[in-house]
Amino acid sequence: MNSAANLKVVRPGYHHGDLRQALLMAAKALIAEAGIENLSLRKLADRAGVSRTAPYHHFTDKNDLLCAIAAQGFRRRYQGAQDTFNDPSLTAEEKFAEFICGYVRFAADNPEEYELMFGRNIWKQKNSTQELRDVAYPCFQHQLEMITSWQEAGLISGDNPLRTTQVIWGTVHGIAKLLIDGIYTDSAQIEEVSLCAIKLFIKKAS
Amino acid sequence: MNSAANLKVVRPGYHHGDLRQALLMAAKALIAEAGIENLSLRKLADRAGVSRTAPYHHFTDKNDLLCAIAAQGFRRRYQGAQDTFNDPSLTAEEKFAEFICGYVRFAADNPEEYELMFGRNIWKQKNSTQELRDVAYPCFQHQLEMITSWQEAGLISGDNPLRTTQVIWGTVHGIAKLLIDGIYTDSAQIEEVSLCAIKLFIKKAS
DNA sequence: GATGCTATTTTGACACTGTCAAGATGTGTT
DNA sequence: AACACATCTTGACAGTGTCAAAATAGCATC
Repeated sequence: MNSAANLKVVRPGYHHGDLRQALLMAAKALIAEAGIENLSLRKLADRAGVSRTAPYHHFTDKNDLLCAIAAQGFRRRYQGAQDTFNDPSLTAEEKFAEFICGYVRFAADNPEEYELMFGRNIWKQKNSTQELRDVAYPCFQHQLEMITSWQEAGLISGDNPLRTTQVIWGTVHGIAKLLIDGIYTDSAQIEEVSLCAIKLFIKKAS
Repeated sequence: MNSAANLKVVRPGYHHGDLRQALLMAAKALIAEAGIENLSLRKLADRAGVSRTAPYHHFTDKNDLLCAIAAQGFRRRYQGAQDTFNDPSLTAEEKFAEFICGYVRFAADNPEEYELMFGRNIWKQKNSTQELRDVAYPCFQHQLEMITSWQEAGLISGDNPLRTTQVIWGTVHGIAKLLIDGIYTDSAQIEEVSLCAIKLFIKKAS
């Protein structure tokens, strides 16, 4: 038995090589070019140089494909958040500020990916894949842990860690959404809005 | 010349009566039944008892129709917010609390309508109708005025009224979005989350 | 009242979408 | 070499938004 036989990844040498990965790459490119709503499986297959229905052997559904892309986004975001939280050269306040600003910046820099990660199409009803949930929930959990630690350290206001996390997450998510959905027209102010949010949540020393 | 000739409304006695209104009603019914993403103009026309392309003489576009529904939502929300703000029997703190809770409740009670009002499909690029902008912008402006007044009265923290408004709006929008998009699974906690947000924003007297 | 103008509605058509069923083709194993 | 299986293709279907042209109904004017 081959060494990589029990893994589903890295299986080159087939008809196309590794079509699953190629499809994901092409999909991200197409989305970056024309937005999610303009992504069709047929255009995607065309871009990848295969037939219309070829993707269906690697993704059960269009939704399945979108979930896979969203999962990549969660992994990236989780990595970034964890890196700053574990950076020993930063104070707790700096970490909190970077969490807020970094969150909003992530959404602003990858609007289509963020839209996918938190779009209603994926989460409403039972559309989310097991893979997506497996990577998204730890991401949510990590946010709770970080905010809990900052609250216990007396850095930010409030008493109930879960509720506070839900509010702060709501804040950054809402700011991000208003921006990338085109309701805040002015993206130049977005850093200032993040800074204002930080000031509002940090417990005043005076 | 007829008395109502210079108005575009209330023109009964035509083929259908007032199809524009009937289409709006039917659209809201269909959306309530199966969600926005399951609304098609053909099903809508069928529900209204007309041909597939009949709606195109009352709405230039599917987007135009959705904007009209969204505009109705903004009018309702604006009315509600204004009523509580002008209620003389409430204290400033009660008004602020009701603004937060009322906002989230509005979204929770009318998820599909809220999704439409703030969906990216409408606001991204130049898709928003003039009518929609004419009713939505005063709504945003009103929020700024209310929050400015509460901030000047020393009720809530922060110094820059515009930034504070953007943060607080982001917070309620984010909480609403996380709920109605199915990411917060537990809708029973939503009132508690709103209350936590209120506590975080209100300036502590101690 | 007949005629013509215009608002309204319909039928037909087109390009596009997601997805299924069957067949064809390549790849690895026995 | 033969088989099993993964992979890919072709064909098809129902559905979508929207345009063009034809049909119909209401109103105003002569």
